[in-house]
Amino acid sequence: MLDKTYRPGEVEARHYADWEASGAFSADPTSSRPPYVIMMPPPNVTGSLHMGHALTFTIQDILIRYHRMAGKDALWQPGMDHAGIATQMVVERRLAEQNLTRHSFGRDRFLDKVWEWKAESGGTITRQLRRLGASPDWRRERFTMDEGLSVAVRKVFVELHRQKLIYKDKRLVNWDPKLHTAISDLEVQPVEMKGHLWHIRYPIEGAEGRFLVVATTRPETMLGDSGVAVHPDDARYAALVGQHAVLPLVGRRLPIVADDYADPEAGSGAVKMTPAHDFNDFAVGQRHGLEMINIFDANACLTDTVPEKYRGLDRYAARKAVVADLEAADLIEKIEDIVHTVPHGDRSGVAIEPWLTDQWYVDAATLAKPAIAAVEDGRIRFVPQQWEKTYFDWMRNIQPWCVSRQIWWGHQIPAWYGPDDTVFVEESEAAAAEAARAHYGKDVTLRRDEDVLDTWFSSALWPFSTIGWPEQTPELARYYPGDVLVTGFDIIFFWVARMIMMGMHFMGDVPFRTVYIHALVRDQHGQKMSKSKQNIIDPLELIDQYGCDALRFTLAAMAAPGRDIKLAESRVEGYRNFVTKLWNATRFCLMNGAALDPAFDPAACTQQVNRWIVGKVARLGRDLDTAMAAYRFDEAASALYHVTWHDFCDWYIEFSKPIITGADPKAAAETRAAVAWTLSQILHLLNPFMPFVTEELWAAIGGATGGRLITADWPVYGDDLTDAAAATEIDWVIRLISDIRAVRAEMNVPAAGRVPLLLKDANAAARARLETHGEIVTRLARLDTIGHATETVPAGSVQLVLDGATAILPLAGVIDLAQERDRLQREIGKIDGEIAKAEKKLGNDAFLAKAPPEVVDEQKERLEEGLALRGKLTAALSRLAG
RNA sequence: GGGCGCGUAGCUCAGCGGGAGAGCGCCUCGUUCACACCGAGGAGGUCACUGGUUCAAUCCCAGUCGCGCCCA
Repeated sequence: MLDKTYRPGEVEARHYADWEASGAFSADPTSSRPPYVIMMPPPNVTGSLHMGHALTFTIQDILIRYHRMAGKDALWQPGMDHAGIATQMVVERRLAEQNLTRHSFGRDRFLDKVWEWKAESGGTITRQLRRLGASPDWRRERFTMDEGLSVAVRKVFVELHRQKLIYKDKRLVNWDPKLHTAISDLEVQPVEMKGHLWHIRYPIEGAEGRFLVVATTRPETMLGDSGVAVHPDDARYAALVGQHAVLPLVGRRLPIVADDYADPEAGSGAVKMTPAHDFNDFAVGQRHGLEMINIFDANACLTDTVPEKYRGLDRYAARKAVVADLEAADLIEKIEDIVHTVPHGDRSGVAIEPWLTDQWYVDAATLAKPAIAAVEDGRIRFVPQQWEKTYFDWMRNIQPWCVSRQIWWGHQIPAWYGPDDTVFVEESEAAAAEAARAHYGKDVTLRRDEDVLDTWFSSALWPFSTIGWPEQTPELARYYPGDVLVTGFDIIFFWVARMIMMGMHFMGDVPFRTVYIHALVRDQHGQKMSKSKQNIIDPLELIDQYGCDALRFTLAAMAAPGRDIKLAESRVEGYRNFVTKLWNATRFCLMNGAALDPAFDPAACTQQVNRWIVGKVARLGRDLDTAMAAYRFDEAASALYHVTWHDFCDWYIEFSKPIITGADPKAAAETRAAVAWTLSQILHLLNPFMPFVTEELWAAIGGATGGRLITADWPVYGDDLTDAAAATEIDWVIRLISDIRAVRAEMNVPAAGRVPLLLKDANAAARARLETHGEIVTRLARLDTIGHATETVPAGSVQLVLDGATAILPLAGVIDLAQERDRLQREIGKIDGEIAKAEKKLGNDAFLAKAPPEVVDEQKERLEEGLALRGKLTAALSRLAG
């Protein structure tokens, strides 16, 4: 027999191991079932499970479990990406503890160290995913640095290079002076900081005592200035355009150019130009042919391009020195305190330096065109749709994608240089040597490009590289394109856009048909979870405390589209209670011999309560299918919760009790089987959301004669399971019981006290219903006897008006007559309001003329019902008086 | 500055043209043999504001006021 409460820990470990070992998670390329594919956006090899992961993987797992049961050959492709910078930092940090650096090992030995680290400590998250109940096909787990995926990366690089879609260029990049690598725009975080705006006087050449005032937040960059810009329409400076300013401290002549970029409203309207260290200035510099003076080295220290006294200073020391010298020369007009945003590297935490370097670029604008078209014409659908705007905005303004990184861990760029720096881009060193021989007419020594590729370059290939590409494997033919990519909106640029670009280009087809964008998980006050705010909720702690199923169900229930999730622990606790409720309902079944009967036919039930609950289950199944098709996990969860707790536990189990212990053995047997059947269906429908407890209980009730729930076929319910008459009848019974309970409570009838019930003016249907369900009503409304009132109603009775009858509770001596009069008058008042509303509508000619007939009919019905009810209530009131 | 979204019961949120809903919290009662991680009952809302469209607006449109996020 089951314990009184569910203890998840042991059960979760046992079932998970069992599922995985049994091959239940595995896709089968030889299957005749249609495929259903989710490519798991691979988490970082350095990562550990946080709440965002818990949400995204719970959703993916619900989808994959649902479709797996619904007859699909489901592939959920797991894996991890190698997270170039993050991983290299982790390993370097470990080496630093022993006072070692990667340079003390050299590239090859350092990479060995990274692989060692990966084997020991990498991939924590895949173990944690198992705790979450995730059911991907682990046997197909891939890693972006795998040999196969590396082949794909090299092939893609070489092909794109041949197509001139990858090229080397000297442009400004976001340089991280701490990590010594270029990083992507998306890895740059703007940080709001206090700073100053220095207004500096630049003397005008040949005009003694005249100055142009320029304002800057970074005075040290003046050492790299090569021009001054003013707006072409700015009358103040029109005469100066074409002349020169003289750069203080340096003496360089700076052409004064007219460019729209200069904002006449900002500061003095004149702007200093440092084309090699500012993205906007770079663009102006290109337009006007200004000199690009690179004043910083890789550490953001000043180089030999500046006057000797400043050489070697870092940015901040240089700033102090420059400002001091300018002040000494009386060239500072003023200094303003300001708050501004300064770009920082999200890994290193230091201010990034725009820096002019040679890097490899992907022509993203060209690749984006088919990727944009695929969303425009609906081959890829965003859910919720509004996110396609974000996608379009970014894709239509996409910049060249810098894919080279100056680190060691990653896919080394397959480019080799000859003695004269001619580049040979080939898939292997041998091929490069061959190409070089053809070029030079002799063997030469080649030098490989030292840089590696951006991690996103390899993860962009994930939807096809993981299933074999460039090999033409059966998996590639079968599982591409996938069905849905599930991710957060913050990842649209990283994952979605890049996967679509690469998929369109190399596979000629979309990588997935739907992009489901879910919300961010925040804390209960709506704050983003962060270490510094100390408001992180650890999903593993919640799992330990409340069980995995409770956490999963909470996340699903709160995953409403287009709104962030504010997660309060009390919600998880509430769904833990739900799990316990389900557990106890199963205990009830087991204690009452409610066993699954293979011969049970839900469509053939004779008992109305059984026909009613069967109809509820069928409805639930259909609602669930609808919700899943629309990615409405919240609606699915709420339907499951309501039917399980309220329809099944609160009403149906209570209904079943008198029948099971009653005098009619046939009815008892049918009801036992119906209870067991209903429970089994609920377990089944709940399974994608709460896989563990449902699997456990399924086994306890002997579901599918010992087979696992995870591999059971998803139920499909025929229309013959819905019985409208049974639904009407049981709803009437429920209303009767609820009304009696309400007046009992209101009249303070002791809970244990039993009262008689009399029906007055009952029609045939009401009589029959009470006949059929007398025992149920007696038990649930705590009645004593049920009878029929003839003409007279006992004095001091409570009267409940139902359709088809008035129920009388003779409570003389118990009730307060005045209170009861009040109650009836309140009822009448309420119904009067409804009558008035309907009358008003029906008295409006425009309504009658323009509203749809069914709406008019509805109002007429409502009016009639209201009037009838009012009549009965006033009759009851007068009886009370008499 | 551009874009997206949100303001509905104390809290967290569904609903989005025709009778205001859920969960949690709160109040009252309850040791009936599945369950106190429970049961029964109940209170609580000019659906941010102002206009407009409509026979009908929490729902559509415009504006205002708050709040959040993304991009520059």
